[in-house]
Amino acid sequence: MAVDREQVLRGAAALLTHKSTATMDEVAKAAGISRATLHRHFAGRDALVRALEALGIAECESALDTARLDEGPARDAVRRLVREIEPAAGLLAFLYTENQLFEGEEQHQGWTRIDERVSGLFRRGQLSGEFRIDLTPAWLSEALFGLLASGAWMVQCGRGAPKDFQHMIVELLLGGALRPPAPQDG
Amino acid sequence: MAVDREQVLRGAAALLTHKSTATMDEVAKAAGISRATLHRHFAGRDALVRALEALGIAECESALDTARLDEGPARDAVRRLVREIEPAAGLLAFLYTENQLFEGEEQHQGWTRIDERVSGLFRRGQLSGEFRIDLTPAWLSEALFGLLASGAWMVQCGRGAPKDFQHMIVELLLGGALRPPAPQDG
DNA sequence: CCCAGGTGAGACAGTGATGTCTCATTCCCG
DNA sequence: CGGGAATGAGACATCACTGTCTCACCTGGG
Repeated sequence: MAVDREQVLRGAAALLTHKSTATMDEVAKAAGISRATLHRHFAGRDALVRALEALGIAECESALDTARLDEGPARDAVRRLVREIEPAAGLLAFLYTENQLFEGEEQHQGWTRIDERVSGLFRRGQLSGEFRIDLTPAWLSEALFGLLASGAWMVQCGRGAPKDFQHMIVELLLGGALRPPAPQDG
Repeated sequence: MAVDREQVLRGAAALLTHKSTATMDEVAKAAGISRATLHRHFAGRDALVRALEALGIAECESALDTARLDEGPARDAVRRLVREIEPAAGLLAFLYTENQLFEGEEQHQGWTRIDERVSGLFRRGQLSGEFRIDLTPAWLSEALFGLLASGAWMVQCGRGAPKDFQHMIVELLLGGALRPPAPQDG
């Protein structure tokens, strides 16, 4: 009975997301298989992390596709994007920190593609006059992923409710903490 | 000549900030001392990380004091806080991820204190009507640290200029990405 | 029934980091 | 100048994780 590679990756992601130093043994246990079988499917820890990276990229790009970033107001596209990407937020949070390990090597091309698409969305919003122009698209993109990670950790630690996830992130990213000034006539 | 413990911690922080898996040997080299001396001052890697945590907490609380969170408009207090905390952002970014390792144990009391003070600032802003009330103080606090970490990494990777650090973080946190509606009379 | 493929359990050596130790050297202070 | 403290260099055992291997099992298909 062939192990479901996808399911193993899910289990590994779930564990590594909240314990990034888990050993291959722990990963195997979390995935419900033996360490030997884990090694049969992934040459080593590095290969496993790479596979998780590929999975994260795939889920990201899938979310980007589903969110239809080119349609409608940019702010609505951001809302759709956060909603679609939420299920992958935990995995992204793990990869977000793990990427620090890849310092020596070049970044995976997938991340560049994703970053370009997200930055492009923010740039579109700036050109349409929706978004302010003193914050660079690169920073807005980085901030989006940072907030996603923060939100994922917060939910994982039980300090926040999953149902608030999208609202917290989108509202802070788009509107900020300041209360919008009431329409005034004086 | 007694090693300057503070200086060693600075060196360790600088290295671990952008390579969280650095070995004791690398840390020692980065701090300009031998591994033996490093072990004489910090019983082990764990003790070193704990000391870095204490340093980070101390710098945070120092920044909180200097920023005088209780004075003036809350938005200005946030601006002062980010400005004061910027030098420690790299260290905080490291601790922000490293904290995942302390999952089993209780969180350091210092973080709780810091979180309460920052949350208190946001709560004050909500009560004064400056900040919107649909984002919890806990989330705003979490988001602040998340954005600090994102900003620190971005600067470290050369994808952003240090001079933009404060502006990027404060403006996004307070104002969000949306362009504020122009004062309109119709 | 029998066999082949996939799996679990465990043994095994290799590796890298750790923590401790010793010894020579250096530097400050008296 | 002399002594003591601190440091650097390196040896050493230990430990945890890794990667590979073997063997038994068990499960489904011919």
